[in-house]
Amino acid sequence: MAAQRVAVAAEQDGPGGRLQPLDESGTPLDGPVRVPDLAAAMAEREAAESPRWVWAATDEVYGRLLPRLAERQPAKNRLARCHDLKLVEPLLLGLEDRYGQPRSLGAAWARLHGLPVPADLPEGPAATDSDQDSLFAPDRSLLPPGTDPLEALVAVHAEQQRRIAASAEPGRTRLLCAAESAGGLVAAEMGFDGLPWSARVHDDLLYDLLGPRPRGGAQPAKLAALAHDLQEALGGKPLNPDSPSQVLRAFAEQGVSLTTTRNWELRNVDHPAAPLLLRYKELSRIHAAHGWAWRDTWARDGRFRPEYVVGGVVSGRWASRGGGALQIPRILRGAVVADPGWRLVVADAGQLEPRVLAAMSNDPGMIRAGAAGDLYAGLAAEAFKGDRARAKLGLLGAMYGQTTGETGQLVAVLRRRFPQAMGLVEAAARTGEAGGVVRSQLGRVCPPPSAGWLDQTAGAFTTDEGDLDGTGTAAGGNAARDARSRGRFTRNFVIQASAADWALALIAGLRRRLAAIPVDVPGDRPRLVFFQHDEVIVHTPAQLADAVRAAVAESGEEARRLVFGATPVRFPLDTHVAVSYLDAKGGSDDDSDEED
DNA sequence: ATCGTTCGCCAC
DNA sequence: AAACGTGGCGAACGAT
Repeated sequence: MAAQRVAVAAEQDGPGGRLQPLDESGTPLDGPVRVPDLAAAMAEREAAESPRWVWAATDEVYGRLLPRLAERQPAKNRLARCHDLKLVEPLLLGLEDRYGQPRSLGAAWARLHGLPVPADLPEGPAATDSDQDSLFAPDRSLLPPGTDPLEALVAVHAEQQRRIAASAEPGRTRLLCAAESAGGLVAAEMGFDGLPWSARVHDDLLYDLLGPRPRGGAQPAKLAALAHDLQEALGGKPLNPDSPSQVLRAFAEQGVSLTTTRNWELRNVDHPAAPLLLRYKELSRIHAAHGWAWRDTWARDGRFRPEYVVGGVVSGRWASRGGGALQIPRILRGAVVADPGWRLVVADAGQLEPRVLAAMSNDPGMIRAGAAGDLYAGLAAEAFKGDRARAKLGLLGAMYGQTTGETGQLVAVLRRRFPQAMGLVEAAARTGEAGGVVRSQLGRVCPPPSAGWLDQTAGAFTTDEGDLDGTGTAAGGNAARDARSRGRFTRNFVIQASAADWALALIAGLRRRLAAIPVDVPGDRPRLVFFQHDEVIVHTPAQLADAVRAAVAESGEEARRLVFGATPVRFPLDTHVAVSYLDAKGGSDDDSDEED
C-alpha cells in the first residue's frame, strides 16, 4: 500500500535512519522501517509514491539531505512535499491564542505530555561545520533524554493534524501549513543552489565606484579622496565622515545647522560639503555592505549563498541571516548573471499589496481601478483627477497608517471614495489599538500585545476618528501613542501578511511546476534561485525560458485562486527573460516608479 | 576588549 | 516634505 505520508528520523551518527509510513491523519500504517542509507531509501520512495515527508525541521534535515540526493539522482534530486513540524507549530499556536510559545519538537512533545516545556534554542548560523556524517546537526530537537525521536515525531504530527482539523477554518489552515512547509523546501534548495553571482561584473562595478581593491583593510582610493575633499570643504579639521556627531559639529562650524545627517536632510543643504558627504555615504555603504569582503564571505564560486529564514518576519515574509540577501542594492544587480547558455526569468507581482486589499475587501471601486492593469492609475482616474502619484501616495499611506500632512488628506479622500477597502484597514487598526490580534487571509496570526504594552495602555480609551491628528489626551498621551502605533502595525499586518500568503502559494506552485518541466540534460533543470517578498528569479537553461515563463503565470493564477478564492482581482506578474538581473529589471535609478 | 544600543541606509 | 509598515546590517558610541 502506498503511504500518504512518511515520517523520517535520521540516526545521530551515520547515514542510516528510520521511516514510518502514515495515513493522512498521521496514524502509523505498518511498523517503522530501519534503512542503512536514509537518502537512498528516501529517493526510492520519492520516485515510487512521492509521499509527504514528515520531519522535525526542514532546515536541519533537508539541507543535509540535498547533496546526498544529488549524488544519487542527479535528474530528480528533490523531494516534492513535506510537513515541517517546527514551521507548523507556531502557526497553530497563534491560532490557539498561544502565540510565541516554544516551537521545537521537544516543546510540542512536552505540551502533549504535560511535561516542562523547554525554551527554544537561539537560532544560530546553520551548523555547517563538522558532523558531516550525520544528517542531523547535533540534536536540536530538545526531546527529553531517552525519548525515541521517531515516536515523538509521529505523535506530534498526529496532534498537529488534529489541531489543523479542529481550527476554525481547516481548509485555510491546511493550506497555510502546507505552503509554509513548501517554503522550507524552497529556502533550503535556494541555499543549496545559490544565486548566480559574477565576480567579474562585481569587481568591475567596485573598481568604477571605489577604485582598485586596497590591500588589507585600507580605505579604497576614491573613498579616501572623497573623505579628504569633504574635510577640506568643512574647514580642514580632522573629521570622520562616518561619525554623525562629528559631521553635525563640522557643519555647525560652517554656519549650517542640521538636526540629523540623513540623506533627505543633506539633499536640501546649500553647502559644497553636502554633495560630497552624500557621495561618500553612498560609496562607503557599498564598500562596507557589499564590497570585496562581502564577496569573499558570501559569493564564492560564482554563487551567492545566503541563509533564508522562512517565516522570519511576523507577517510571514521571509528574513535572511547573513549577506543581506533581501537588500541587494539596485546598483549591484548587474552582478547577478546567468551561466553561459542559461537565462534568468525574473518575475515580480506589481502593486501586490493594494491588490490584496482590493481582493480582501471586495471594494467595488478598487476592483474597478485594478481591472485595467495599473491600479494606481485607475484609482487616480476615479478619485484624484488622474494624478497617479497622489493616488499611490494616498493608498500607501492608508495601508501604513499615515495620518498627517498632505498624505493624510489623500487618505481622507480615499476613505470617502473607497469605504469598503478603507473600512477593512481601519477595522484592523481599531482591533490592534484595543489590544486585539488580527489574521492574514490564510490565518497567520499577528503577535498579541506585550505585557508592557498592556500596562502602558491600561485604562486608556481607544482613539477615534476625531483624534487622528494624534493629540490624544493630556493624561493618556503615551498610552494613546502606543495604541496608535499598534494600530498601524495591525493595519499593515492584514495586508502584508496576506500578500505573504499569496507569495508563498506562488513559490510553492512554481516549485512544483518547475520540477515537471521536461529537461534535455538530466540535472540541467530550472531552479528557483531568489525570492524577495513579491519577486522571484528562476535560473534556467535558455531553451526552457518560455516554459518557465508559462509556469510563473500559471502559479500566480493558482495562488490567487487558492488564497483569495473567487475574487475578480488579478495579480499580474511582470516577467522578463534576461542574462542579467539588471537587464531584466531595468534602470538603476529613475524609472523605478512602476514596480510597487 | 567586549557587549548592547543608536544611528542611518538598504530592500520590499 | 519627511514620522509611515516589515526587516538586516555595519559603524559609532557608551557602558561594563
